[in-house]
Amino acid sequence: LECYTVAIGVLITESQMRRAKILVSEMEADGLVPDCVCYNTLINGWCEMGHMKEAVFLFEEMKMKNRQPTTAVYNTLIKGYGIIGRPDEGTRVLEHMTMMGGNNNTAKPNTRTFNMLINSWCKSKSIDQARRMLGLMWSAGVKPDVVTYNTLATAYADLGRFEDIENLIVEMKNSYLKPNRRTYGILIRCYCQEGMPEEGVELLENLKFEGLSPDLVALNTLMKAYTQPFDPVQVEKVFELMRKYGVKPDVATYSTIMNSWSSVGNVEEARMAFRKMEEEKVKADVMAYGILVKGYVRSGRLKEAECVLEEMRDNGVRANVVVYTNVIAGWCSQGDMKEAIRMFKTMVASGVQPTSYTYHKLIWGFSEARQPHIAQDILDAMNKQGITPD
RNA sequence: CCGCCUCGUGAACA
Repeated sequence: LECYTVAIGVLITESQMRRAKILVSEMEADGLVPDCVCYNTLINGWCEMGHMKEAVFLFEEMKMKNRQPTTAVYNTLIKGYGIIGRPDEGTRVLEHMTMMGGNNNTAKPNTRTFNMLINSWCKSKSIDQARRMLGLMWSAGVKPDVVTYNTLATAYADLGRFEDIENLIVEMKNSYLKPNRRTYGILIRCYCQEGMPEEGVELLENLKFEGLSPDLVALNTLMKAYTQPFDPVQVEKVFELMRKYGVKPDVATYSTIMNSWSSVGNVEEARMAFRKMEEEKVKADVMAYGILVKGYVRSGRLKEAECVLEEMRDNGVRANVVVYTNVIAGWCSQGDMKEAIRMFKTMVASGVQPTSYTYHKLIWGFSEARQPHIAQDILDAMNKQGITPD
């Protein structure tokens, strides 16, 4: 019977899209014809879930109803292809857009079009392709903007190539584009990842010469760098910087600190940071609670982890997959599969869809608990739902 | 005039 419970997941978010569909038919029954913006909203929904067949279906339907797709609609499709890791398909969409130029040209590629394509290539780790798009952009007479460069900078940051980012910033200025706080935030992150947060501090200090003020995100980035491992002196320095620059620590700031404690199994410290956050009237969100849960789980205090879940409920914060899965994984590693399944049921009952990671934890738990048959049943249930077990 | 589409910080040792 556990297996039946396991089988309930998947349809949740899709059912929301179905509701949207129903809404549209109600709308049509009222004699209203969905326009491009309306269609694009729906298409975007499917795209963000990575369901391109549905997205394309709607796209075709839209054309069938004599709605000329706008640039935004094509942009959405390109984004969708990026999400499923198919920038090549996105590029084909772009070609299609330029192909049918002409007069009644409702779908001329714009800056966003290229930005999204560049982002897609970057996400599939092809910076060279992304840069090629930048070139194509110029020759298509579409001007890159700050977002374009920030997107590229992010890709370099992921590779730890801070020098390339610095060059990019020069390139921007040569094109009369002003780097913004995000641009520098990206660079700071890169410095931190490469083990040179002091560079980040210095950069922050120099922002004023660019007419920019240091912002919370950048400071949180620094905070993260100084909490792995936890460096009390530097952490205090970041707090000082925050005061100096007049920005208040937010939930991400405290989460960062809590996480460094939770990760090493020191829940007490994490809890203290949490309390401090509450004292500062900063409201906890899912992630903050999730970190706390992780802390309890990691020190084997599952009961208390579940108390946090109740705490969340009382404060109107809904737990998500990550939070639930952490608790489930906790019970699994204690070999208490009854509790694990109970948690799983609770999760599904509250409308939270398991991920494949959730299933893997369960499968692992059941096989460790010498109940491989149940593990097998879960695998079967997964296959039935078209979830890929890897 | 408005509604849809792109960029940086915190949670699953992916």
